[in-house]
Amino acid sequence: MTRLSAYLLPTEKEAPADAEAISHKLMVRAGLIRQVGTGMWTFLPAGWRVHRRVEQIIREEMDAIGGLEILMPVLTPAELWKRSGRYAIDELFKLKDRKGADLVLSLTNEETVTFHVASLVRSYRDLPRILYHIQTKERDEARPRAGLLRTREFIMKDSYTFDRDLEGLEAGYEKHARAYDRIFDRCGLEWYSVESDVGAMGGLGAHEYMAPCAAGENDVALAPGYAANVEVASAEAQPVELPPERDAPEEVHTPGLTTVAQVAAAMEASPGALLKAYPVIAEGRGLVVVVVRGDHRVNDVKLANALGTSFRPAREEEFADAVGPAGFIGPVGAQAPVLLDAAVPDDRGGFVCGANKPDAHLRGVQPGRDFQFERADVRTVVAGDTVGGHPIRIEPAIEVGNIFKLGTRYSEPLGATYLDETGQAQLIWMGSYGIGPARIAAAAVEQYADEKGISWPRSLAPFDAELVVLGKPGTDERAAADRLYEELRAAGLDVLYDDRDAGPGEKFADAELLGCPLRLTIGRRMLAGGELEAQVRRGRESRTLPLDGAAAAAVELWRTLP
RNA sequence: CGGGGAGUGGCGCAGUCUGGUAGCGCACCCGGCUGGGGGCCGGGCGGUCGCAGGUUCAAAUCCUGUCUCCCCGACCA
Repeated sequence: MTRLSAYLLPTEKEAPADAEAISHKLMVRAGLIRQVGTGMWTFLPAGWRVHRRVEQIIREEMDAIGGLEILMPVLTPAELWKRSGRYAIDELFKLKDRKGADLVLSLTNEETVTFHVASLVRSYRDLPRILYHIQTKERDEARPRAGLLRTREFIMKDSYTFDRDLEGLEAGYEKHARAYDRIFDRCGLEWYSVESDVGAMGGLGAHEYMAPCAAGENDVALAPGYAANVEVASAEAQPVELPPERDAPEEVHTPGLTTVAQVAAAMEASPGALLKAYPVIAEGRGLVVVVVRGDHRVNDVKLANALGTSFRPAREEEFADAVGPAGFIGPVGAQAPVLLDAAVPDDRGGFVCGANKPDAHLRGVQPGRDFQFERADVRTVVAGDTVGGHPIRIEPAIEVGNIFKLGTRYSEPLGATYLDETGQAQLIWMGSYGIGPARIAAAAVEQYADEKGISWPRSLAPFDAELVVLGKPGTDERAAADRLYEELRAAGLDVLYDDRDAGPGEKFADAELLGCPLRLTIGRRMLAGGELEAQVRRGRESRTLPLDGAAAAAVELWRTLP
């Protein structure tokens, strides 16, 4: 029985004063969630229904690819994390028990699941396997934000594949990719999968599943047939117009001109004709001068990948002797290796760059002729760059899932091996795969909300339909609505019945705020003609249904909804 | 971690500058009207003003400390 008069659905006219994101405002206003502390949220009954519907879709698709559901604890011994090397992660919540033993609250479960597999899997005959669970994750986030979009505690489906070799891993990865496609389609989201960074922990490849929305934290570069996180995106740069070439670099006096804009203006050149130098200290390599076009920016993730190591910006005292003072650094004559961005052409002269001494720049510079360099794609793409001839656009998106080829990153430190046909111990190849149900729900709110409130995809809505009755208790309308409620339930619809003694405006406003895909209204006026109103939430179009056979007609209509 | 902002009834806010014992709207409770878009009238309940200390005859208001929350950035294995 889900009569609103006996339910807990605390709707609010006004959003929390400090909320910014649409999903944050609406999910609170609609009575789905309430905040406990920073990044800590309670799901109220209707909100938890949504969460469970997402979970169920995930569960079905994981089972369909042979996933075996288990449940691992949130609380784990620190020992496992010390072995994997993840004990040092700042986001990891660490605590001690009464005996003083170190414990950890899991932020994912690679250590735990690998620990088990190490002892449970003995033979190649035990492989491959897919294990998953849907469990609380704890992360000491630097900055939780935007309601459910980034929280410190959240539920995640994480699955792990265990295979005997890379080929097996690729197959498990592919299975997950297809399962994820189905999951996000079934959830009714607009989504795409993008290439992503494998991160500092290494890995053999990864994709992220992104749901575009204004509150998204990631920027994604998109073109027909191309989608990548801007952290790793590559594209053809827009051409740049260069000043006249010269036989050799020519020094120009540029007192006090240290910014790209100032130098470009003084030289009557476009910013793209400048070579911007960014000195960094690369781990194990020392000073490297990274050079990009003046209209481009260095991408830290791509740079770290290109260097093959972590790096940090060099301090003035670390680079001044080799390349001159800040603002006048350039690649010509630099006493350090030069890493030249791929977007800088080396078949033309005419570039402008710092002269490695105060108050001077060079013009007429040509890479290769005037300085040696190493090539790498290290810039951040910008809107208008092209991929396959198509200009890219960049839009914000929220990450709702990821898939990651781990390789032997965990099986090695945790000793997860199997015996092959020849009796030799071999490392198990692993993959890990995450999905956040709460983020899926929040992304759906972001993507489909309108000025009246939430508009759930049919598969995620807390209820299939909301039945609104107008009129005082004891009236014919009430009797008709009570009957229809039972018929709808018998027909298989999950119905929220607004049987409160409240005015029509309030009931309609609440129903549209909550966002169930179908609203059925019984009121005196239409009841007199033996009819009722059916409103489709997405688009808010109304139609009239005969009361006779209304349940069957409503189910039929409901089946056609998005 | 850096920058900015905010804590006053369930929610949204005023009052703080200029100290005098807390107010508005919504919600809630009671009664009545209304009954297809948050309707109307009347009557009510509800707040140690985040917390601690200090100044003062007197503190929501001034001072010190502290906690919490939000936004931007950094970070995000």
